[in-house]
Amino acid sequence: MTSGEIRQSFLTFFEERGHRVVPSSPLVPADDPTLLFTNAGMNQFKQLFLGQETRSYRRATTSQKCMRVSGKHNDLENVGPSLRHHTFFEMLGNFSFGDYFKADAIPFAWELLTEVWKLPAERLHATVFQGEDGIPRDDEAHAVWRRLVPAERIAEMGAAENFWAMGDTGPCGRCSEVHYHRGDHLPCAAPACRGIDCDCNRYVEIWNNVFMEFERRADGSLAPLPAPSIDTGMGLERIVAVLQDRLSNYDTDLFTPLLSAIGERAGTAYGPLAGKAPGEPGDVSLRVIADHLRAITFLIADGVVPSNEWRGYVLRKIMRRAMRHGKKLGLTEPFLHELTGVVIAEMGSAYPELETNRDVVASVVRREEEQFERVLRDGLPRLETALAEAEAGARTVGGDTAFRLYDTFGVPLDFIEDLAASRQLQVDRDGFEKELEAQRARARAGAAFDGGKKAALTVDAGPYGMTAAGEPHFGPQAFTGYDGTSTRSSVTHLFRRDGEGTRLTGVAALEAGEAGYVVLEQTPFYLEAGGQVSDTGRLLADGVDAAVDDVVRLQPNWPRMHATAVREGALRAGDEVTAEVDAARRDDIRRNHTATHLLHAALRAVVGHHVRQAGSLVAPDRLRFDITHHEPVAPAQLREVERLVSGHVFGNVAVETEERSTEEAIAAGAMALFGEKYGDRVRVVTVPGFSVELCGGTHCRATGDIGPFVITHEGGVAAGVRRIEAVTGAAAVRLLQERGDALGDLLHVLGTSAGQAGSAVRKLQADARRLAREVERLKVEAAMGGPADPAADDAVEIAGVKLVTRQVQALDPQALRTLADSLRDRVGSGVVVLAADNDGKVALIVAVTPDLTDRVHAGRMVKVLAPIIGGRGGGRADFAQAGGRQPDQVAALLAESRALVDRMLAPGAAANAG
RNA sequence: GGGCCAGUGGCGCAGUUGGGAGCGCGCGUGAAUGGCAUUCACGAGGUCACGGGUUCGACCCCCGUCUGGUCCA
Repeated sequence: MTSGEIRQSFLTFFEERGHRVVPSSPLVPADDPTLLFTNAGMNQFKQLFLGQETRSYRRATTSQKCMRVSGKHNDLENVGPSLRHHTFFEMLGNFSFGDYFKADAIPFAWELLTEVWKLPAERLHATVFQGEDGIPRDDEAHAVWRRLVPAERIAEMGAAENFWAMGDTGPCGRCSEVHYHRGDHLPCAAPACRGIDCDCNRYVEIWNNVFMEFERRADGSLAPLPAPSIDTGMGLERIVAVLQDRLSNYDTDLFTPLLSAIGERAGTAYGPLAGKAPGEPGDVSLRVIADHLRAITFLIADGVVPSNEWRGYVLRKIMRRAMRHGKKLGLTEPFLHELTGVVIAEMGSAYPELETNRDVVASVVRREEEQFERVLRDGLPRLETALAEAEAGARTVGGDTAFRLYDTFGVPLDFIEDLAASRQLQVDRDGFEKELEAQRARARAGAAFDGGKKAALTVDAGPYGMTAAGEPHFGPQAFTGYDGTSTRSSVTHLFRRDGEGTRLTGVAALEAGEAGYVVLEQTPFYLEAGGQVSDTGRLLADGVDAAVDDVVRLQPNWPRMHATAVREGALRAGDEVTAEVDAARRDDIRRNHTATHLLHAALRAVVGHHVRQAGSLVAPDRLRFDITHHEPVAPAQLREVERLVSGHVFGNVAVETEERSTEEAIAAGAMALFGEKYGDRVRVVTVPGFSVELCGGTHCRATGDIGPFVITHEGGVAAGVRRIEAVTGAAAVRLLQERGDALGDLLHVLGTSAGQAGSAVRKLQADARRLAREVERLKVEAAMGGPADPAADDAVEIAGVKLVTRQVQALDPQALRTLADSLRDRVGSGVVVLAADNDGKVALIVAVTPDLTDRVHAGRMVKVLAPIIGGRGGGRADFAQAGGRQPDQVAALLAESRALVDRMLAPGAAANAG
């Protein structure tokens, strides 16, 4: 069977048993900002397991894209040397959300393995939980297995292997693994191989079935879940290796086409493909490149772009690692971008997003390859310096030096080591690690400081009572804000907020002057989501007036709460109030939200189909939209986008909103956004003929409501991400008026028309520059040529040295320097002292021709002379300057300079003696 | 989010006790050579990223902002 057939047969098997085949979720987790990448099949169903969401199906099966590159599951370092580790891999899984349990899950697995895939039953072994930490042995699983395999092939293991938890709290349960016995002929390093729990190749774990049946509470105790669930995971790469009877995942048809393509490009061949044992020096590099190419292609297709932070940084790290290994194989030119096509050819039919993004992937990879070349080009000279230093000295590159090259200039460590080794030099790896650890500590300290602000929330439910999970008991809440901005509703909960907002206390009433949170049974208030900010407004009743400043959801499964300040009367739990959204503000938000959709569609039309939403803010006064794009959006493109959006505003077409199933909506071409989370029913917002998006926000009735649309800013946020800001409606009118007024003023002053304003200003600037130069030239000329005042303009000879002292008028330091140069050139050999009175400030310059600097030091002269005019100064031996604030002392200063030169030239006096 | 590095003519870059803005390429003009590759001479081109501060004086020191690079989370 091919890998494609194996993947498909798994999904079909479970589909025939009542499971919904759900598409893989993106590698970028939808609603979990703490999770770098999707790392298990269950990620997209987390809310279902927690009972916080329901869908139209209770059984599902997926082939899920996964990445394991950080945290608990970090396989990055193993990739290459290992024959079965990957950064990117596919996880096959079947799931039950409170539907079937162990008694069905285990036989399903058995049937698929032995009857569909025809694996020999006698080679399959099972593990079950043996009991530990007060959790009993999994008797039920054991009993189900006992009907399928003999007792000696059921191993009982501890919590490390057979107890699974999502986190410190929440759903968890015992699990059961299926292992495949490849054969005892395979080598094992352990003196006495213990079989299943040995890390050798004799046995391989192929399937893990998790039985979610408990909820771990904050105090550590376990409570049974009302509806036990199933979550299973089977690595596709591994099962393919077993079914194709290969020891190494890299010898299956998932990798061989890639490996041969890379080998061909590099002019070498992957060992096993050439009939050699896997162990050729280049084989590690070939495996790294093959693995990383898959990861790179899938990540970029899911919207990740290489950058200097978070997910983008992991991608960059993987890409650069692949490039380094390419260099080891002698690939000096960019090559990765050409090979992404091979991945797409192999996987595109199972993951259509690859085909859709074919061009983006290639161009993003190409760009990063070029960027890395630039980094190396800049970093290499520095590395060369460091190596030369080591050669001359200790023959070891210091850890701090190596770290600096790595940390600041991005030179990979193995690069440094390779080059050092080629010149018989060492690199202090311990020192490097120490620096790296210090850097990590700094980053953690920074992160902890920031995280500290989000202190844990403590809740006292007061009169409302607590659930078993330690939360107030909440009922369902309806959102009425799509249909209107005002709703009658009863108040279900009131909380007072204390301790910087970290403590909530349930109360029966909030009095005038008090602030807290209000929960309503029905509310028209929009809660910040999809970039659209929360509504504000008021809660009103007889004699009661309370302001709603914000709407928040404090915990994922809680209802929205209205942050309220009571102005008059008192809010009481159980009372009926009128919840009223600030409708004018909401209208502004609607304008900006619909405009955001038009902007998005227009950008794709004008800039290219690779642009994708990377963030969005919809506020009443402005909108902000981040897109994935690798260069500034040209001004002409921005104007084109404005015209395109405006055209659809003029068209004044009705905006359509309807609710559909997610699959149906995406199939119909709606733009689904990464970083957003969708249930199985979604709202689809359509501007006919132009834009279709999944969106829970509030929108205009028709595009004409938007009014004028003006882009106010375009700039960069991170590498590969551009930010566009715009305004609509009244804010746009205001902006245009302000701009118009400002321009009107300018044109009035310039006395010209808008079309000529630019050239008029440029002409003024050129004139000003020309005139300033002319004035300076004339001033210098005048000071040079004028006979001036013989008393102040005195060229004397002291001990055979010519000294020119001169007082000049109103020369800036620049002109003074030019004058000093000219006078010095004129005397040929001598000393020039100039003083200028500029508006009460004195500028002093001393210049000495080079032949005299060892006898007369200009810097020393200035140090002595400056105090006379109440200033300070300094400079070099041949040229020095000073400033002061006593113009009336200039004559005294010039007289003293003559005496000073006299003293300096006196026999026996050193130039420094002044 | 935290750290480090960088921003100087069109391009690539140098510029230390704070004291006169430079180099290479490119550009313009002229010359040498039969012509070309080229060589020589002269010249134009700068808000030293932006905003504050310290100082008689800031490309240089301090603070902030922006842009880019890089490492860590």
